[in-house]
Amino acid sequence: MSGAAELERQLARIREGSVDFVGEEELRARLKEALSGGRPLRVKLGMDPSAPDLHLGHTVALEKLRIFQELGHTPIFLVGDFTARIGDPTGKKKTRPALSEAEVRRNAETYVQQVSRVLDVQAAELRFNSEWLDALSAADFVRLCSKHTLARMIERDDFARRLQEGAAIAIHELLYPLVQAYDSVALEADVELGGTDQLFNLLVGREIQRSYGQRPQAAITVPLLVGADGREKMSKSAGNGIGISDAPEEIYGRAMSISDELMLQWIRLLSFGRWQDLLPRAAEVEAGGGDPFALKQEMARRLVLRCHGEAGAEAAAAHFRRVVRRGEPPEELPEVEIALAGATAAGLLDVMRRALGLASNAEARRLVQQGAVRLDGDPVRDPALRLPPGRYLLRAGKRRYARVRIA
RNA sequence: GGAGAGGUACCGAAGCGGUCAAACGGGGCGGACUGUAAAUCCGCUGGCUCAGCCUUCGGAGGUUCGAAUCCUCCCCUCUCCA
Repeated sequence: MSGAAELERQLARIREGSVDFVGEEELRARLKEALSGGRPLRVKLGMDPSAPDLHLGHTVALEKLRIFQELGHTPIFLVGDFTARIGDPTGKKKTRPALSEAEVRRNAETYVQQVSRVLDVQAAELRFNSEWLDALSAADFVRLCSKHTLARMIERDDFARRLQEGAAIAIHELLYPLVQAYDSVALEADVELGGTDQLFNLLVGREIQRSYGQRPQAAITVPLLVGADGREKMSKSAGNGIGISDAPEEIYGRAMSISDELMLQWIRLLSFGRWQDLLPRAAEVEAGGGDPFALKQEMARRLVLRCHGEAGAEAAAAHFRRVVRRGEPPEELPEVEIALAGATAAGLLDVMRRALGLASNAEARRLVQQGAVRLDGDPVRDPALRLPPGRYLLRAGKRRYARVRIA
């Protein structure tokens, strides 16, 4: 393949599925250099370990990073262990509480592990931004701050909105984009990836790089995945996410419960790179034909596949058929031991709370009163029921099961 | 530094001396329906040894037979002025 053709092929793959692509022409020039024996592009994707789990929304940008990796460039996965302690104010309506160093460290460890499910971490450059940010002196930091202005900073729509609504903005939140931008300087990034909500931060990166005498990075954004509730963007705190490290059955089940409309959207957003074959089927469903149920199962299977591999995907599909469709207890169901400690029988509510992991006896009581509880297949309606020693199969609602042994 | 407004349950938001475990909406959970879809409908949603009791309305005191509601101090947020 000629150099020019390869250049166009790469640009097309980079462009595919992205929303914004700022600095495309500059990148073209650098890509050309890279392809004629120069340094491969340095492509930065940063994530703050502000929650213990990455979710499917994160995989969109990770897939994009993986594509750069395929094209022979240098993917840099940046763990924002320093920035997590500031807290990215993007899309936030209020200041978020600061995380302790210990929490951040804990989260950071699992991040690397989770990312490795999607990206070949061995072949990537894995960095932590505390590496250079901890070393920054106060003087350095003030110099960094002098490169940008307040007016520019509060142009950001979430800051502007909070300002208008009278919500608090702490000064350190204004600093966040600068610090993220400095990461690009430290890494000499040619490209930075992020969700569409990151556009502002990525653009600040360009300016700050210029101020430090570097060529500005290209800013490429990918769409944000709407959460399982179909309303807001997927996030841990909104409780509408599906975690990369969630159990296979969990990922599968939650994926199956989204609306058809949302399914179509997810398939489109997650398709670039690996799922193109689903697009015709999605189009068919959208037109009112096809088989939405089958398509959703396939999507759910692939989501699990992405996070847990083939075995996990098969197990999750089997679990779904058995527990959800046929209403049978799961194959693998560990037995919970309840010790009587001298009593002759155990209270039902207490047993439920312990075996099903409920928050309180009151919650168990509600389930019983609402007719959601079955004991060995028979409905139970008496919250005061006491269970003599023995083995029981407990079921609450459609999907929660526990095997209990009272002794 | 000065003046004003405000902090209520997972979130948003009413309540402003008893009838408040606290309206309403969202979320969550259970049920009906189904493709475990979604949408819709019905119910539940602080805790406990549960027809009773205990702990909640930024924090600490106080007034009162009785406080989320009144008073004092403190902490936090916003607006305007400087």
